[in-house]
Amino acid sequence: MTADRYNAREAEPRWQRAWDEQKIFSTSNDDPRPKYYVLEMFPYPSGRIHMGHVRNYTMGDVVARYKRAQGFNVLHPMGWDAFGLPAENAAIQNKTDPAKWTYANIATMKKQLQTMGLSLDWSREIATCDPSYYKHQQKMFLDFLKAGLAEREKRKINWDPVDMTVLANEQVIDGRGWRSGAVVEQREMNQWVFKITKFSQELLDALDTLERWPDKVRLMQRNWIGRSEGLLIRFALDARTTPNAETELKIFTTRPDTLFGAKFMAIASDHPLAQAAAAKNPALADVIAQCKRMGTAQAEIDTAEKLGFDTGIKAAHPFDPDWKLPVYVANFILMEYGTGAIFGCPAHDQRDLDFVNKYGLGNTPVVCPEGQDPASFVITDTAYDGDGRMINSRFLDGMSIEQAKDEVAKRLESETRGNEPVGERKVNFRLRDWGISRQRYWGCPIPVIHCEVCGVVPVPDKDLPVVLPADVSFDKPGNALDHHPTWKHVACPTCGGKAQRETDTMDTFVDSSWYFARFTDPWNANAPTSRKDVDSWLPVDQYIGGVEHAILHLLYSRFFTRAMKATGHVGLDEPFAGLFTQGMVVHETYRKQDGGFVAPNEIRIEPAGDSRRAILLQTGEDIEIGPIEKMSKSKRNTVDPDDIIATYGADTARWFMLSDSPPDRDVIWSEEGVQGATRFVQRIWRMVSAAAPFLAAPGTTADTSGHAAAHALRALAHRTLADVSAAIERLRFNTAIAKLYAFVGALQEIADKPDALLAKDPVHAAAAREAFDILVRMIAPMMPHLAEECWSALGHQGLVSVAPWPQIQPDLLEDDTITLPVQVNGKKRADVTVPRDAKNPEIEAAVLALDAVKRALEGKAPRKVIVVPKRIVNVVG
RNA sequence: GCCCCUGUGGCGGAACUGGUAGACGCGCUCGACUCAAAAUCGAGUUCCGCAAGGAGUGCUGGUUCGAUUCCGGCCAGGGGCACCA
Repeated sequence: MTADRYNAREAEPRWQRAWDEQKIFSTSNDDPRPKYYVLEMFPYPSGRIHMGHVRNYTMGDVVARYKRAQGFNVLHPMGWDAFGLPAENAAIQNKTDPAKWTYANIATMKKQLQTMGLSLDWSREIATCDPSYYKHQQKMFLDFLKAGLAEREKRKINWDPVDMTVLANEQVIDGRGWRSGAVVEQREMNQWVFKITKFSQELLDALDTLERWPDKVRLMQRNWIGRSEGLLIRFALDARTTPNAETELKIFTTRPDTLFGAKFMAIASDHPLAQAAAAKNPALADVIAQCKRMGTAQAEIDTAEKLGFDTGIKAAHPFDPDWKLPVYVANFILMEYGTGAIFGCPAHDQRDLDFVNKYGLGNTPVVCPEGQDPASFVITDTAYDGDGRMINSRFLDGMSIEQAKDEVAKRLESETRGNEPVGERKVNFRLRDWGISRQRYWGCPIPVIHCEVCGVVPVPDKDLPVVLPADVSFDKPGNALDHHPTWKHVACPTCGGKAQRETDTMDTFVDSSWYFARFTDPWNANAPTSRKDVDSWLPVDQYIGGVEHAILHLLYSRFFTRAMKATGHVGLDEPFAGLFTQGMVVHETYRKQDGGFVAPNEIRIEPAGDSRRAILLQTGEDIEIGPIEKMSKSKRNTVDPDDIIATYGADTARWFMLSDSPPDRDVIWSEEGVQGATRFVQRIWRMVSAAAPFLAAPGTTADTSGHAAAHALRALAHRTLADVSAAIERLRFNTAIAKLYAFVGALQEIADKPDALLAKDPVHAAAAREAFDILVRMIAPMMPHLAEECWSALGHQGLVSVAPWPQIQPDLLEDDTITLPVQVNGKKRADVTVPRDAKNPEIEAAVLALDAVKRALEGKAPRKVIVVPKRIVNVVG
């Protein structure tokens, strides 16, 4: 057993088999212990696992193993987010079947995950592309439809006019389709949406209750929901200028205070008024067409050059019927936000200012910063959006912004046109309903049928699931499901007449919005969830995944949980009680002279003076070491987890992933770092092997009160145990590891000469036994295979993976005396050691007696002495 | 463009709620062991200075007895932006 070197390649599969045979990681739904649900965001089966997965699943596994040792009934499942675009792209490129491609990837990746030694309950494995999963998703879609939480609506999409297909934003490159190169246009299509906006206020308010979520994620969601209070104002239109019978233009504004700074009105290119005007004005129709030749991505819309066209329509200022404002069509106004129309106040809004500066409409400042002379306050290139007093605003002059907002609202609320008030206070949300229709094959079919007579008819429950046809071809552009010769042609379930299936499938975000609930009873064939199980397991206690999901996935899941509650599938609102967002795995990039990237395993790194240089193994040519970037295939800076595990073992990979970098920040993968981790694996094995024969028998305890060395060892072991436990609780794995390194360093002396120190000293041998047991128990969540090997070498029966976490002895954590740093005027000058329970006057006296303090005070009397209990003393001279 | 985050030695980083800046690791230097190398073990390693001492957490200003931590302004890097997952 005591080999010189620990052989991970031999030991890891052996322990994995032992865990498997004893089924220690399958979780029962009928276990009386308190529950703990830890979940990592499930992977998309892209083909092979990457280092990001290794990092994510290692973190989750540490938590799972730690909580299990704490006595919790831990649920730690794994599944596959298996629908999506890449499978279809692969199908088109390689003429493979998306299902075959996906399931082959799942098989490969599952095997890879299993070599990592993760404590997963594989009996609960699910794949979202499996009809036994999406059947229930279809059922819930129908429930949502009945509950008014799903509707049909016109939505804008990116359209490739050559490939005749809808494009994802990522498939639009510089405004052109990625395959055809054709200029992409916006199109409107009937789409299914989920009514997430019904929960806008609730989703916003509940963010305050998510205490174990990162603040930044909560803030991002708050901004995304985008609640704003403002005023809806009906501007009267000059009838002589309007293209149709419309008499007014409704706008929403959060700045009614700036109404007297208005210079123009602007409407979205797809606003009904713009459409009507364009019918009579070819030049305007051209501009609108141009607006449509822009993708639907927000960043693209915002950064595009401001473009406007004067429709000739005039709107009257609500406080002055003779003040006419020109109505423009503008490309930066979105139909989806507010009413699709604004009034422009250039002096206090940058976009409006850019617009007037281009079209020569001028600006009038109406808010003057405090301390600025209104007469000399002019705006040229930079809008002023700060606080101040109202100017140039008739009856508002002299008011604060808040007073002016209120005054405008009051006046316009009480003024009526027709029978309605001109102004109305309104809360507006930026959040839009969630469009879930995708014109793609590889997704969950939307279970409705379109009948010429009956309209939209839900598929009856008994006909679920609506299964994707297997025999599809991707020869033609467009939706393969739509092209299938027979699949969509069905009889109407209501009238029996000729009808067609919906050929849109659901957004894959739907699949991932409830999988955490399905894991609680994946065996239920009749319903999405079993209420007893889902209500006892949820919420997920600790959810771990990439910050790139901070908004969409997490917000959709929060909505979906509420929708499931409304339709009786769960009994709670918030699915994730604790959230942790981990950083990426990044690596240096390497480039040849010709600019091509080369992979890390194709080069050799040598020291060169103060720095390093890289050499291409094959040709010996010099390689430029480039910036550190996210691992990606295109930059070729990936490291394959398989290679690392085969060379160093899973424990080394896991340890390296947890050490050094804080888990919420990026970790730089480096060869040196891996070497360091593997050295540590061997060091622990060496030390345990050397010490084991000299330790007291397992379970031995001894009174160390008269034995300084043994007492110090026990104190350190329990101090480390307390620190490591606290660090794991807070997911600060890097600091847990730093404490473990320090502890191992302190055990080195015993490992060097165990016979001399322990053989004739039973008290020390008992303390050392305890210390080594605690060490191995502590490293087990991070390096489970090595820990099993050591646990066994230390003479324990049974697996460390099911051994309880050691009890911390609080009396060992504190000394009788404490040493405080002493500052004079904020600079450290000395230390002072006092009894732990010393009172402040005693400490003060001891400090002022110190030579170093007297010297620093230069004989003067101190003005003040600040004693911070158990922390520091500062003498102010 | 909008929203969010980050910035500390040669490098990754530590410092719980404002209380000794640089724990721990990597790298490097020196030493021990070795015929030698590797491995291993030990010592050192923020900068300036022989030293006493001084400076120092992106830059800049402020609050405080005391600021990496709080506030204002600036600079740099990164993430998200609704059909990638």
